[in-house]
Amino acid sequence: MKLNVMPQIAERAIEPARLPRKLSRDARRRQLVEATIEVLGERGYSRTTLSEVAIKAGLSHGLVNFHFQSKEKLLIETLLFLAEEYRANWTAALASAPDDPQCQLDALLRADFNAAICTPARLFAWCSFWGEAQARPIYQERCGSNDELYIKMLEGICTRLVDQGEYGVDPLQAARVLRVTVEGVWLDMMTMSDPYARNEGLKTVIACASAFFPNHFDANGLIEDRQAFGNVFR
Amino acid sequence: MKLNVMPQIAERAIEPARLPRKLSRDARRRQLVEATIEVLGERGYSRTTLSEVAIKAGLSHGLVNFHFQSKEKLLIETLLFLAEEYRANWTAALASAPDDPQCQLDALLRADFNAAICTPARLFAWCSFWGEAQARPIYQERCGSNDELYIKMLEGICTRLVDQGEYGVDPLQAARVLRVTVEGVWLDMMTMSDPYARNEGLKTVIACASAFFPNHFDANGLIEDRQAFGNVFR
DNA sequence: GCATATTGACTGGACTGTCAATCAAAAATA
DNA sequence: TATTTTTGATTGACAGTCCAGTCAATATGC
Repeated sequence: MKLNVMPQIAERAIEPARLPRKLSRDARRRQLVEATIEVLGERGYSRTTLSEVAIKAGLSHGLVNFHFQSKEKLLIETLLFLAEEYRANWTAALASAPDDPQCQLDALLRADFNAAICTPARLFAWCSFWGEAQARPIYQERCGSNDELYIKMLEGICTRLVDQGEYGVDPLQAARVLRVTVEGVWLDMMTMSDPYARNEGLKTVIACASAFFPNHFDANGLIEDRQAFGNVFR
Repeated sequence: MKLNVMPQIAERAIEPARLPRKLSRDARRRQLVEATIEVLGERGYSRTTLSEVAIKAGLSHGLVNFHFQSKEKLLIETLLFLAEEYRANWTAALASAPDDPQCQLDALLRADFNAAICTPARLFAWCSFWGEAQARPIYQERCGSNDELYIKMLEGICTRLVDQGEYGVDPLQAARVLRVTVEGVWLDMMTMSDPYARNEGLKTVIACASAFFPNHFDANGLIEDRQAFGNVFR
């Protein structure tokens, strides 16, 4: 196959000039996982090779197998890393928001467009995994529990919002729409030939929230003054 | 890599028992494209091989290159086929709906969950391409114009609906939310460990429409009686 | 000096793309 | 109509390439 006419070799080393020859097991593994995310983003799943990951990390090919035994395991570890990072992100956002469904939904939605989580490389990497997930049940098995947690949390928040605002909507449907809207926007942010930015994506999701919960959200986000109009804050 | 422990060979031949040795060029190409969609769905992009496509079609490996020159070209043709099929589907749905934004949106959304378009194999295949699209600009180039057409159409419909219903929403944002919700639901229908059915997906999208356009849609879809309450039907 | 991380050449397998031979249908000929 | 020729689709063996995984040799830190 005469595809790689211009091989587009990954530029050497993400890390600064000199990295210590010896690094702790975990640091090395982490470094390789990060490199994998980068390569997945640049080359897509099907063209991600161990050599390229190694080059990106500034290491040799053999090391990848030394630390991960197989390519399959490297990719699974990478997916788990992304999933855990994602979970930690929204969990932290929720924890530092007031215990009020309005604020919690706001925090949850904003968390998904966090600069740390929502980088091009990460979005691309997620998308690569989605494309393979159906053919590899193990991917779903290993991330399913995280997803369920997120869904339950979102459904709980929406249920409380519907009660509070006396909206005539099925809260579970609202939760699903919000969730898939985030996913869809993520997909869109890459697929589009003229990809819009994080901020634009967040705005779209907020628009969705305000359509379902107009007493709590408007086009600019949280309606801050609700309590001023006699609503109990909580 | 010791992946293919259980090779899961594609069962022979989609087609009925005996197919004519000789078929028109187009028919053969079409047959191979269909087989490619199946294999993409079953094995994912990265494990889709020419041999497997050939086996699935009940033909020999060499034929694929005879008709498509290269694997790359086969995949591009497959993507174009899917894109065109998709376009034809929503175009037809619009054409046979009354020229009324309410009916047109209803038709457009339902079209996306059509039994012909929304098969597991097709969804999986689309997802495979999404996962690779970013790393292969040619995929986006070749489908971009179709997408733009769809977006423009949806935006037009939403604009008319907002005017008609005097909703205080940005119609472009509403259009985007609806579009990504469909995409997100599609993604969801496969990614989920307990995938919900087409009907359930459509319900979710309708719920989204009714959140934005409550005078035109409710949880069950189109509100048929609008004209009875004095709204102009058109 | 010992243990362990790291390197890079090497191997085996899988897959793509080629091609000469084959074969069935259509056209030409008797 | 029966027989031969032509045409072009179809096959499968083969060559070349790419890549994952191995391993003996080497470097490094303790």
